[in-house]
Amino acid sequence: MPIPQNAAAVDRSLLRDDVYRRLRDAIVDGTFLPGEQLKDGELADWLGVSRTPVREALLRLGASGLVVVVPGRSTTVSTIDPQAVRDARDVIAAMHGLAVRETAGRLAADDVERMRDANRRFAEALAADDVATALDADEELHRIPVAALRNRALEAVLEQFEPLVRRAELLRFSGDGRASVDRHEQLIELLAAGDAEGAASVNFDIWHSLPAEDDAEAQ
Amino acid sequence: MPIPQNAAAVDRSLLRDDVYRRLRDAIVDGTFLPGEQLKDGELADWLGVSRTPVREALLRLGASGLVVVVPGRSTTVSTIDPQAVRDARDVIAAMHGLAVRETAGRLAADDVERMRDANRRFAEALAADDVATALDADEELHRIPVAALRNRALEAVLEQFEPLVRRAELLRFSGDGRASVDRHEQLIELLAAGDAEGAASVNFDIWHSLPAEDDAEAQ
DNA sequence: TCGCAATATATTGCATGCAATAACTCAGAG
DNA sequence: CTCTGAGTTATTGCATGCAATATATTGCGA
Repeated sequence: MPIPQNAAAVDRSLLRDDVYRRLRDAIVDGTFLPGEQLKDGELADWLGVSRTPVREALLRLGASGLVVVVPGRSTTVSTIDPQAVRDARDVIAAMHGLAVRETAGRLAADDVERMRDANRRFAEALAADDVATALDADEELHRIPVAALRNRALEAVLEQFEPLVRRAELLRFSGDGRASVDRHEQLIELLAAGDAEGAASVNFDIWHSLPAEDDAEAQ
Repeated sequence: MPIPQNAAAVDRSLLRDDVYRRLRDAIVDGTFLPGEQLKDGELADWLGVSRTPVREALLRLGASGLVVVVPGRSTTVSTIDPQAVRDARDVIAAMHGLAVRETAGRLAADDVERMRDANRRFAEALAADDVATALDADEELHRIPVAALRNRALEAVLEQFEPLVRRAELLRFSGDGRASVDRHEQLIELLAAGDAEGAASVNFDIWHSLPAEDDAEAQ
């Protein structure tokens, strides 16, 4: 048989992949704060593995822009650089644009129906002010043309850069949005009371405290 | 100073990067043939380094689709999968599309002039049937909007997937195109002589022998 | 002669040890 | 009191050794 596939084989679980996912999620959900230093030795101890798979995972995270590796010196969680986030978002948007253009008129009927369904749930969640559910439905909808296209390179790009954008969004809304809502109320009251300085201070907090770069020392 | 940059630091040369570039170039220019098995131990000996930087480079090449790593089993140069090449080309085209759209009307005057100049040289090379120079000019032209945009994520995507496409093009034309030209002449003569079988055989060679998947054993 | 199983072998994955280097500390001089 | 410099330390990069596992080989049995 002259057709030896580039098939991806049966993925036996690799430590480096597990470590990658755990570190990625920890950075995205804010367990590791922007600016925080990551020492491969400590991470290895924490995860119960050796430095080798940790280092391989950190290299991947470096390619995603989630960590900054300074060669012989340090490895830190990247600070939230608005420009870098915009750049990644532009690339992601281009990927979705490609998927939509290429699958237009070629989607299976039930794919279209699943998109309609997702959009229905999206609208309902928005009406109910359920942001989390709305975001889930939104993601589900946009993933359908991507999955239908079956372009591995495109999917690799999305997997590489989505975490960076997702982290910015999550930290922006402080995880569950509760703190954001509280701060919004604070801001509104201060505005109503005519406290310009206080309002400005809270406003500054809202836009700068979460993606902070210097309040990160722990662990 | 509360603005700790995610700056990339002064890059002291890392063995893993050197190894990555050498292996990438060797695969792209056909030194390592599609389907050929790469053993990290042998590569390490060959390059005079240890397995560690070699393995890190191979992981990057795996992300680019230039090598296929089967976990506990083998590491091989990927065969030239036309679909994978098309996928990568689509992603690359989308990146160039993004760069062009975003820089439209915002390019510096001398960038525009450099594009005009590159296009002039492109046309001249085409008129002179100088394919290599034409391809260089073409690449130079398209790189200008990309460089102007200064989007690190976009540049990372291009660096990741361009080698895969470039290899397919190079192997397709057998390096300098000389062999291709010879084979074309062969084909033409056979056609003129009415040798249908011979012509069909050469034609098959032209389209299948270079991106071959099974004539690859040598080290 | 063919098939199956057990063993040997080869290759990757992971662990660990050593080296290089940049930052921090602290002492001394001006 | 400040600045400079040497020594120490901490962290990453690379080398190497061990373990796990899939494949190849060989011998035995039907």
